[in-house]
Amino acid sequence: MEDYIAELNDAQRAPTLQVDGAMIVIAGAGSGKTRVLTYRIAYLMYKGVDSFNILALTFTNKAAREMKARIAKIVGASEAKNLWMGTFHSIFAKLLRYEADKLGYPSNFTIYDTQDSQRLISSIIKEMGLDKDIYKYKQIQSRISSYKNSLITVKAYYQNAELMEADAMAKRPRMGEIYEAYMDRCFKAGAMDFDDLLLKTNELLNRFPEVLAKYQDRFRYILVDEYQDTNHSQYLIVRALSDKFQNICVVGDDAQSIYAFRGANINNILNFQKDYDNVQMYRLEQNYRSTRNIVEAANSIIDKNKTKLDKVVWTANEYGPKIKVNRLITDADEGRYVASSIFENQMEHQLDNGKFAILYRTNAQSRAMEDALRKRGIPYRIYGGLSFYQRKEVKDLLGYLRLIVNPKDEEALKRVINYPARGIGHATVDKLIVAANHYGRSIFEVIEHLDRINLKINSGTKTRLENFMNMIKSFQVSNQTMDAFALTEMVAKQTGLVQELKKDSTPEGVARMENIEELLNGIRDFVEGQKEVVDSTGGLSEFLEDVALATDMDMDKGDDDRVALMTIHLAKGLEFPYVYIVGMEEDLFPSGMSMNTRSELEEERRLFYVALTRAETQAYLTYAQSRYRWGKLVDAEPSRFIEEIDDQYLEYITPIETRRYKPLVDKDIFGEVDKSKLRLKKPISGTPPLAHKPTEEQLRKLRKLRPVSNAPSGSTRITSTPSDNLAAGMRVEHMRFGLGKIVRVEGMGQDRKAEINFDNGGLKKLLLRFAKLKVIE
DNA sequence: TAACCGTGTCTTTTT
DNA sequence: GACACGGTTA
Repeated sequence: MEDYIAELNDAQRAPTLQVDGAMIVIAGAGSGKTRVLTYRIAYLMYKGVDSFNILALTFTNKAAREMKARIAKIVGASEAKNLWMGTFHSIFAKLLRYEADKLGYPSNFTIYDTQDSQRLISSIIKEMGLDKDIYKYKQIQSRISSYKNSLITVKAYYQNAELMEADAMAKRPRMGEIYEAYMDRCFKAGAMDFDDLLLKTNELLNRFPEVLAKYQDRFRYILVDEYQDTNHSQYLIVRALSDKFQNICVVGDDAQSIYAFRGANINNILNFQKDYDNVQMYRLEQNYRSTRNIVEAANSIIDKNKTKLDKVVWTANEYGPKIKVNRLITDADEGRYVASSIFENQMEHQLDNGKFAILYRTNAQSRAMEDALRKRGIPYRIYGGLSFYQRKEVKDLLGYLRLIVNPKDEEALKRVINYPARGIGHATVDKLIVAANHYGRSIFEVIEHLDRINLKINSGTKTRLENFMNMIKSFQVSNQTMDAFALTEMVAKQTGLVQELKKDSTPEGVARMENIEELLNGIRDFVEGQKEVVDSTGGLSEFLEDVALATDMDMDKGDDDRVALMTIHLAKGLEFPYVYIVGMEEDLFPSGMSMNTRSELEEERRLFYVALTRAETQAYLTYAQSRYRWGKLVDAEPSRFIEEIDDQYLEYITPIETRRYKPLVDKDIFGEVDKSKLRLKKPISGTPPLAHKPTEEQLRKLRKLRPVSNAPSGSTRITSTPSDNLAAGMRVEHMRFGLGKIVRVEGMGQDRKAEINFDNGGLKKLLLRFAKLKVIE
């Protein structure tokens, strides 16, 4: 243990070694906060704290797994296994399974994802006969979600005149009824949505003092990572659980708070000191991750925000290269530029694909990047977006599994009852829903008692319903004896789902079938993996919970080497040597939907701060003059965030001539330029915004920095042409890799490469237009 | 009841 | 450009 502690700097050591009491660690980007958390947990155990008494709440399950693995290395695997570590949602889902009966829920409750919630809400709106253009299901869902995150139950809603008035003003006076019906239907279906996992935990702890006492005693030491992203509901859970022993350590960075849109309350971190007695505050301010250039550039951005805690992030690292800024014509060009830049960096610095990340504001931007990388033959992995488990065919199969585990699951039933088509149409399902609502039962229960209820369903349909029910019941019987993998395989075949998919021989159809196979593989891996976990049955219900709460970062079979593509939100907590932040345009980043208030804009700015601080050595910012959005080509302006970075940290790649000749304004249909658009935006720091139009002086400065080349946009700088005299067998010297022998030379012109066997570095392939080689006799 | 087509909305980010 | 939804037809 001492060895590990010796690795820490003074600022990191202090919070690591404080065992008892309340403490907050304000940790700047890249300051080693994960290390502090990890070592602190290990240290607690080293000091005799029972691992069963430690609760650690992280942001992703992956973060928890990694932290657990690191702790296992220090204290041993068997001890580390006892730690309660995971996301809020997964930890409290687990806890709720033990205690569900107290709340009237079955312990095998289903977890509804956002799509399930939205479909249910949509169906409720229809059943109530409301105008779907006023009662938009997505808006209603997000409204309900935010109520829940603020702990506003249906009852509390009806007592809150302000809220009701706000909904009435929005022409949605029946909001409360929808909320009520939604809660009711979820309850009848034995289902909780994501927000319920937190809301119901609060309910449990509030209503049952003995349960609260039990878990307070159990979780004597609580650690919370990314505390700035907790919402009110999470805050209350943490406060309740830590109230007795007050051994609580929260770690966070207000500058990286980027989840206000889902209810995160930055005041949780700003006010922490008021919530507990004798709070120790620690600051981690030294950044070990990034070059000085990046750290200072990031500081210059976050300085523009008004609400923040006092903190100065600094680094002892070297300055490193400047942040490169490039303007491209279209989003496709942007993709091509990024792909070729990655390729060139790989050749020049001999880097794996895994050293690169492309970050964007919206998932839709991934497409242009994908296309370009594919054409370049660069392997990549997209994180997030339409995640694997949300694909239709995957959800269909999962729907059957959910129904087997919990036949009351309404959304699962509606999804699979007529897929593959078995002659049970909308009309029939609607009748079943009406009956279910009338009797206060689930749809499945209605089907079970069809003969006792007088529904206008013809006998043929009745038989089909019974067949369906019996099929599900027989699966339930099999579930008692078979493992999750064998069962799922059987379900896929016997329901006709596989046959249905195999009918479709289009590329998309084949891909769907492959997804089913991948799901099966996933289940097999899960079953295998669970065999060694102590309190696990390896059963279907456990697998379903894993799936429901898997974060996008968890889909990580990623020991293979690929360029990472993801949204900035997903990139939080990660780091890459080379980071490309693409789509640096007004309306996109900052998002057009978040420019209305200061606080929204500040959140966007923090998001940019997060993006930039992911980079270790080199960051790129790119933007396009026009891009496809909603299938249409629209004009774009460079993001204000580019201007906000102090110029000294930037290097503009775009040839200046192009910038001068081609103003960023479009002519109208008569060829007239809109004069008002020509006005430059008022610069914030007093430096004219270069991205728009450089002054003569800046032009001179820039020319001195980097000779203006006539290179077409889309390629990086041109370096000296490679010597053609190189041939296999020659001994050469490389600046960084030292002496070596050329094995072979291949390719022509720009792509000419040499494979060189270096005396101490092994075999490397170098692109000759970059590799500065000196021939040795 | 199933299959088809046209229409409108949507994309900001996620557990 | 993707998807959900409503309306129409066989």
